[in-house]
Amino acid sequence: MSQADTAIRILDAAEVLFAERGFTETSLRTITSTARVNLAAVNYHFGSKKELIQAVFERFLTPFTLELNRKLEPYQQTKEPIEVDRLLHSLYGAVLSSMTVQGRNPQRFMRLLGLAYTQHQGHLRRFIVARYGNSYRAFAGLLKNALPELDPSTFYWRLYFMLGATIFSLSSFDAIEAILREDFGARSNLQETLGKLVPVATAMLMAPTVDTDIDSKKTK
Amino acid sequence: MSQADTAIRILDAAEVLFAERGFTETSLRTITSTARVNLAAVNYHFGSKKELIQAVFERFLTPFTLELNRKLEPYQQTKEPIEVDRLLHSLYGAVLSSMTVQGRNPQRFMRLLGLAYTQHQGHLRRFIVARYGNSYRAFAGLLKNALPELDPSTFYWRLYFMLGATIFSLSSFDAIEAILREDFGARSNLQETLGKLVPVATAMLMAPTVDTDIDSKKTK
DNA sequence: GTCTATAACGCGATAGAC
DNA sequence: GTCTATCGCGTTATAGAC
Repeated sequence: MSQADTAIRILDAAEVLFAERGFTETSLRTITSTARVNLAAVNYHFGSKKELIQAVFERFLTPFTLELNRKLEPYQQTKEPIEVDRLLHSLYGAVLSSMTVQGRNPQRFMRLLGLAYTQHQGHLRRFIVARYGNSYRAFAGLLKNALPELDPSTFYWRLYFMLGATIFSLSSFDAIEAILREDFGARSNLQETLGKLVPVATAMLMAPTVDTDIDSKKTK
Repeated sequence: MSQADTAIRILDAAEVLFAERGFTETSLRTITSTARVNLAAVNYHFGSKKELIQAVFERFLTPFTLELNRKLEPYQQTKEPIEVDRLLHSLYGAVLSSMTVQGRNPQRFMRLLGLAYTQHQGHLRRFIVARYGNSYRAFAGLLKNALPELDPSTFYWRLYFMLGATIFSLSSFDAIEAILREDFGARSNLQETLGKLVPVATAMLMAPTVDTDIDSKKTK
């Protein structure tokens, strides 16, 4: 093994193991032995486990955000609203192209994003908001302009519903794909599944705004 | 403290702490000291931490499943499809009514469900599938009948998109509600938000089936 | 049924030799 | 920059007194 790829070997191993098991469930001992580097190397190269977690996220969020900004840039110029499905197309396209360029695994990207939401890691949330919050707000702003008839509260709930549908289902992509393959022999790939998501996410954002009353008393 | 409510005090504390931090991040020491019982009580009453986790899920999944079955029972008789929004109404209604009957917190229910998906706990997944898989399949079957024009692969992906939108966004209900309240002074409660979800989830399930091609090369 | 005490182990982090 | 050895602590689980 050459000298200075130690940090990269650690990042590669940590990315896979974190995505599989979560942060707390993955010990530095497992990471360093998988990466076949010394136990002390994580603390030497990254300082602490927390900083290693942030470095893993930085390595895929930075190219993703750059690619998303690049795709949204032409839309920022104009004042008139962009179609919802074009914005979603840009968002999902940025996931695919930022990952495939580097030969990385986009499913793992989605799993890690899901973990960032779910796991109780305050430092990670703060890190992501501080570093990538502007890009998120830019996308949300464009989407809001595309849906001027929604009141703010309804818009933001629907934005979270959309992000939930995306991150949550695709973070289990491999598991769901395996079930569908077994039961129907239907193979899916992520690109095709993201293609299925565009009309679905568009429909949910643009659904009619007739709030239903969920009464726990009524049976039907 | 009386004698035999020890197990209940442990369940109450564990439910809150698991929902807040996750399973691995919550130690038996934290649980037992919060419940003000002895450290050894968990192992005495439940056998192990894993069995305590399962007991927490059993306590809210069993009433929920019974209530859902009760709501779906009239639909099982007939052969003709039920409307999608009525099925979703039953599903969300079962969450609310099974929780409010016992004065429990439905947000916590959603958070725990999210954790069950996300966290790496094989025993819990097996426990839930073995215990509640039949109810899940009954609901999925009715929904599939309601959407006869969808091919199986598209149907199941959309089912997961819908579950993702529901579980993922509502498991962060308190956090999202706080953001919306701060930014727009818009108060939400869970019942109202589930009401917003019915038309959205209906629209996503019934969206037109024009798969979009996400080409990583194209910019727009 | 409940307690104390402790076994047995895995964890993150670091000091210090090389 | 990499190694070994180890510190100090927190973890689950259990044995045995009450």
